[in-house]
Amino acid sequence: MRYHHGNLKSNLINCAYEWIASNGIDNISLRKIAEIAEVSQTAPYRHFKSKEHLLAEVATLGFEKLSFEIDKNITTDDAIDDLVRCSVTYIEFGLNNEHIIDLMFNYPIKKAEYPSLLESADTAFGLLLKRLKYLHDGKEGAAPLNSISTHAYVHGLLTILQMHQRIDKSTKTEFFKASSAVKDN
Amino acid sequence: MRYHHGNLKSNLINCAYEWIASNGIDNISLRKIAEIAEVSQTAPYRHFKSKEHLLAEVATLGFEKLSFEIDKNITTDDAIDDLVRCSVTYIEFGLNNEHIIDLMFNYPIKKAEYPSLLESADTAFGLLLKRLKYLHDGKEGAAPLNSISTHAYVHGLLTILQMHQRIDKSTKTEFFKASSAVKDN
DNA sequence: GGCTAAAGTTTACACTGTCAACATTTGAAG
DNA sequence: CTTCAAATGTTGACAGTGTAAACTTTAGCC
Repeated sequence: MRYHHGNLKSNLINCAYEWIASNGIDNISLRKIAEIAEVSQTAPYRHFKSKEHLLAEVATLGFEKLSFEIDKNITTDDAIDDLVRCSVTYIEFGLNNEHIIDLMFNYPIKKAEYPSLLESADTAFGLLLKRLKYLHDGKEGAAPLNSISTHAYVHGLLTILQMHQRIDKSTKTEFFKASSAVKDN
Repeated sequence: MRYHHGNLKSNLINCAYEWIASNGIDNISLRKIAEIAEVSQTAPYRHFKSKEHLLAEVATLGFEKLSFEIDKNITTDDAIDDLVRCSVTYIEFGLNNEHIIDLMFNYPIKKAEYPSLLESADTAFGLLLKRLKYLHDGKEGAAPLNSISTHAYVHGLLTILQMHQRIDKSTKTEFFKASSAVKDN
């Protein structure tokens, strides 16, 4: 056991991620995470200005993992199909990682204060919205508007399904049906 | 100063509502609310099983106020216009009551455990979705699906605008433009 | 080899949610 | 009207929390 840990920062982020993933966000504490990382209770303060700063990085990691998942579903052969598949991935990620999604969306982190968090979120959404540009025939100004609309639709759907705790298997099917509305647009 | 307060329960809910509205959710504590209500620190426990139970009731009050606002915008002469106006109201409420909306959506209350909270939320959304039934020509099965879609769209939009902290006046204009997509659907 | 900065520890403090034990008040039954 | 139990309030205590301050160890460089 060395005094200097070497990579305590990323270690703490990973420990916090795993802890939240299996225990939820409700009772998380810096001290517990420090204990899991086998380090003293205030050691995290050498790497994070506050608990929120750590959680912000955990949330960032969440968005990065989400991006990774979405990325796998971009095949670029059919823009609309891609969009639907990416959206399904988004929903699925939320339903398979409910506690991390809680942290990412249903937890009072002041997101605007963490540029890298915002950036990773934008990246994830950007992947989703990238597909949209194919749906526009030259009209430049319309794109960002519809981007927001699509993201709003997909994310709002996730939030609402989550709130009602409808995490069963019919969820995806339901979304597929609902997404036909996007297609028709 | 009477020993028995009379209506401490609703008093605590109101105090908590006001406190959150002006101070945010981050540092709320049962003790502070009790102090504002001029009552001992553990008095709330005679009326609420836990802090979360109190907050759930505050959130419920939030949804009730939201419903009240939306309700004013239902005129039933033009269903689509109503829908757009109600949606604007929804967005506006979120932007004018950011801290309460935080409690309602971005705070880890286990909503499924509070039936009256879920009910008040459903009522608010129901008002929004009620307009939709006029948009369907007889097809029964399609209605609930599109209801979720519309709510998803409107709520997701609010969440995203909130996350990016774009609380300026262009917000509403932007939404009006975006909502034309709903009309075109 | 010694110095400085980085990284970790120990101690301490104010604050939190909540429990248990006690006090007061109210309203209904006798 | 008296009494007594239930409802409602208070006091005191406890373990857990975020985090600041002071101290200790280590790594890397001159």
